[in-house]
Formats: sequence, C-alpha cells, structure tokens
Amino acid sequence: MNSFTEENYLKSIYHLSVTDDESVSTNSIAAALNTKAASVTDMLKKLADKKLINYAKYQGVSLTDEGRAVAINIVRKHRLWEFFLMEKLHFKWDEVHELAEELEHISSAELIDRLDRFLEYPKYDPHGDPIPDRNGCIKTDELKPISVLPINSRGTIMGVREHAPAFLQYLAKLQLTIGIQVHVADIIDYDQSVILKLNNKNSVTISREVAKNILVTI
Amino acid sequence: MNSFTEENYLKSIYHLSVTDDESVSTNSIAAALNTKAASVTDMLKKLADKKLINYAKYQGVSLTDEGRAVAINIVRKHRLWEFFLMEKLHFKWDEVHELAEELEHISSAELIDRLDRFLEYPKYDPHGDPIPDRNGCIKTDELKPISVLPINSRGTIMGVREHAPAFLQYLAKLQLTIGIQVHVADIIDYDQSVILKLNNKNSVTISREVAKNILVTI
DNA sequence: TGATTTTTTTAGATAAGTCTAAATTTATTA
DNA sequence: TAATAAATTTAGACTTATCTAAAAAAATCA
Ligand SMILES: [Mn+2]
Ligand SMILES: [Mn+2]
Ligand SMILES: [Mn+2]
Ligand SMILES: [Mn+2]
Repeated sequence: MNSFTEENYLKSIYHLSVTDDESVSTNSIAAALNTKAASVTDMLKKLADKKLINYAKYQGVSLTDEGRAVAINIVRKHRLWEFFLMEKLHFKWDEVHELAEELEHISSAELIDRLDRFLEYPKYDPHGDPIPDRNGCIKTDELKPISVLPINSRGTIMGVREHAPAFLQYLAKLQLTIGIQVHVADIIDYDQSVILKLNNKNSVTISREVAKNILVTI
Repeated sequence: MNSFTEENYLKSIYHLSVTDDESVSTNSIAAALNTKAASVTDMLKKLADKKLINYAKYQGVSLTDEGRAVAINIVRKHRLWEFFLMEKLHFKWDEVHELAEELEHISSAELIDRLDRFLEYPKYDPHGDPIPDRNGCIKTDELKPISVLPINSRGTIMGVREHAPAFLQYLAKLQLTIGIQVHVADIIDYDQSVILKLNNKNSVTISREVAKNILVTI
C-alpha cells in the first residue's frame, strides 16, 4: 500500500501531466503540494524505486502505467466522495473539495464500488469533472472556455478550470453553475469582459479571466 | 489537531476504562493497539503533555475531560459510519468495523453532523452500541448477557460484547442478530450450553462462551 | 521479609517525511 | 561561448512513531 503522502504526490503528478502534457517538473510539484523542492526530490526517488514514476535526475517525471492507475483511482474516489457530499449531504460545490481531500485516501475498493452503486453511477462530479469508472476509464469531453466564444453564440456550462472556493462561490452568486445555458451578448473591446445573458433573462458581466475558467459545450 | 495515532490511543483508553472502570495499564493499551509497551509509554507522555490524559509513572492512566470528549467524538464518528455502511451501502455487520476504523479519523465535524441528519439520527450502531450525540452524550442501557438468563426466560438481543468478524458471522448464520427475541429453553448441566428457541420456532444451541457475549434486554 | 516475577520506563536505533543551506546541473543571455 | 540565473539535487538536521534490549519499580509469593 501507498501512504497518504505518496498518493498525494501521484495525484498531483497526474493532474500536472494532463494539463501540461509533457514531463512534470520538481518545482511544479512542490508548488502544487505546498512543499519544498528538496522534499519533492526525496519523494521522487522513492516513487521511482516503487516503479510508480519514470524519473531521471534533472529530467522531470512521468507516471508509469501502474502509477497512473493508482492516481486515477484516487481521482475516482475524490470525485465520487464530492458527488456524495453534494448530492446526499447537501454541501455546496465550493465546500466539497477540501473534505474529499481526506476521504479520497480511504482505502477500500469495495467501499468505493458500493458508494458508486449507491449514487447510481454518476458520470460527473459537482465541478463537471468526469468520474473515472472502476477500470480507470475516464471520459474526455471537449470543453471550451467561455473566453473563446464569439459574440451571439450560446453554450452550456459543463465545468470549471479553477476550484478555489472563492471562485466557486462567486460563480454560484452569479448563478453560473453546471448545466446553465449562457448566451454571449457582448464582449467589451477595452478589456475583453464578457456580457452573458442567462435563460432567466438575467444578464451578468464577467472578466476575461473568469471567462477563461468557465468551460462550456456548444 | 491530534494525529490518527493519538486518536487511536485515546479511543483505546476510553474503551478500556469503560470496561475495566479503574485506571488503564500500559500493557492493556499495548495489547489493544497491537503495539509494544515501550511505544505506549512514549505516547502517554505526549498525551499527558497535551492534557488529554492523567498520567503518573507506573500508576496507569485515565482520560481528562478533554481527552474523553475527543475519544467520544471518535466513537461517534466510528458508529455513525458503521451505520451508514450497513444501512446505505448494505455491508454486513461483520464487515463495517474495519472500514469504520479508517473513516472515524475524517476530521470535519460539519460532515459528521450532516451524516447524522442524513441517517435520521440513529441511536445505535449495527452491533447495538449506542451512538453518542454531537454533545458527547451517550446512552447507557442496562444490557445482560444471555448467560445470566434463567431457564424459560425471554430476552431481545440488543448488542454483542465481541466484535470479531468470525463471531459476528457465526451469529448471523444462527440468525442471532440485533432485535431478535430469544427464549431460553434449556441450559445444559454439564457445560452450561444454552438452548435458545427463536420466534420462528427454530432452536439453536450456543456455548456458555457465546452466551456471555450476546447482550439482551428482558 | 526477602527473593522472584511482572510491569513499566529508559536508552538508543530506525524509518518516513519534512526542512534549510549548500552544491550541482541545466537554461538563459550577453 | 562564457557568465549568470534558475532549477534541481545533496547534505545534514528535525519530528513522529515505532522497535529491542536493558534498567528500574511494583507486585507476588515463599
Ligand atoms: Mn476536488
Ligand atoms: Mn471536483
Ligand atoms: Mn466498530
Ligand atoms: Mn460497532
């Protein structure tokens, strides 16, 4: 079995490698885990010994197939717990992530499969991220940030790129949550702010920065 | 915050002091936690420093009010998770304890209060043990082992004194589970074996050892 | 009571995970 | 390409929790 710490490293490497694509740097892992580069190097050696990552000094790291399987399983647990917390315990979408950071380390596979069944096999977590199935298969829908939509186009909010509670609370206040249809009414020349019309006729203005972090299907 | 290890020590001391009453010995803690006496001594010093236990060298330990509050909170979490696992995820009563040993360390009080509400404030866990409320109040029903019942008396199974999976599986096979009414049909002179009649007319024979570990109300 | 056994504590090691400071390697840029 | 800057690794130290072996205290009993 892997320790909580090892699991957190593997998960971070996984997330960094899906966004960054290439091999992951020591410093980026340190930043993600809020730790120091020296600590990361120590852990990378250990994970390499366990054949969970490919690591050559100064070269960055990537996950092995086994390491990726471990990481995806933690992501699966994280997202299923998030769904449970929101759906059954009625937490808000900005509250579930922190709690899931603990729950994702509960080890039992039987438990998570039963939770999956109890929740009726949800496909997406409260932030729109896909939940891997028990075989580690994970959907990859093509989502676009609102910032690339042209004036007068429409989209449905399906995810976010940023999970900070403050950001999620802000979106909730604007009623910009998963499943909501938006219509790009205007884009301000000066700073690229986006004016959205919602189905309920409300109109909200968001900065380009915010628009980049909201994902939609067209 | 206390570490998992500290929480496990406090919980063990709590359980040992409710069954044994007086102050708890180093060796009994070591036995309960499957560790060595030397390790226990080290931890006792730390817990005493944190004012969670009363400890004087060679004198055994007892919980302070604060230590007891921490312990009871862990027991609350343990039993609520056990109830969830059985009620919602349909685990068997011999499977839930091990899983709850992990879940009891999830820290959020908000989470456990919401879980409590979701489960509709259960009073007892799957083994008949009372679930402390959020203020740490815990019911203490007077339960008697079947072994003290005279011939021809009746009782309702309300708990067990032994939580080992093998024991619980054995009881389940005999249909001796929580809520079942039993009638003491006979007690064998030779070895004090107890012959029970159930409501469904079935008759089962259990050893005195087993009879001691099944608790009933009359 | 005095000797023996049991219990508990101390001493000293080990392993995991973290840190700071220094050294080394790689990347940048003049 | 040589100097400088940035990234990474190493060295050495610290904390937590654990262990074995030895010492000390308490309990038992002849
Ligand atoms: Mn999350
Ligand atoms: Mn999420
Ligand atoms: Mn239990
Ligand atoms: Mn129980």
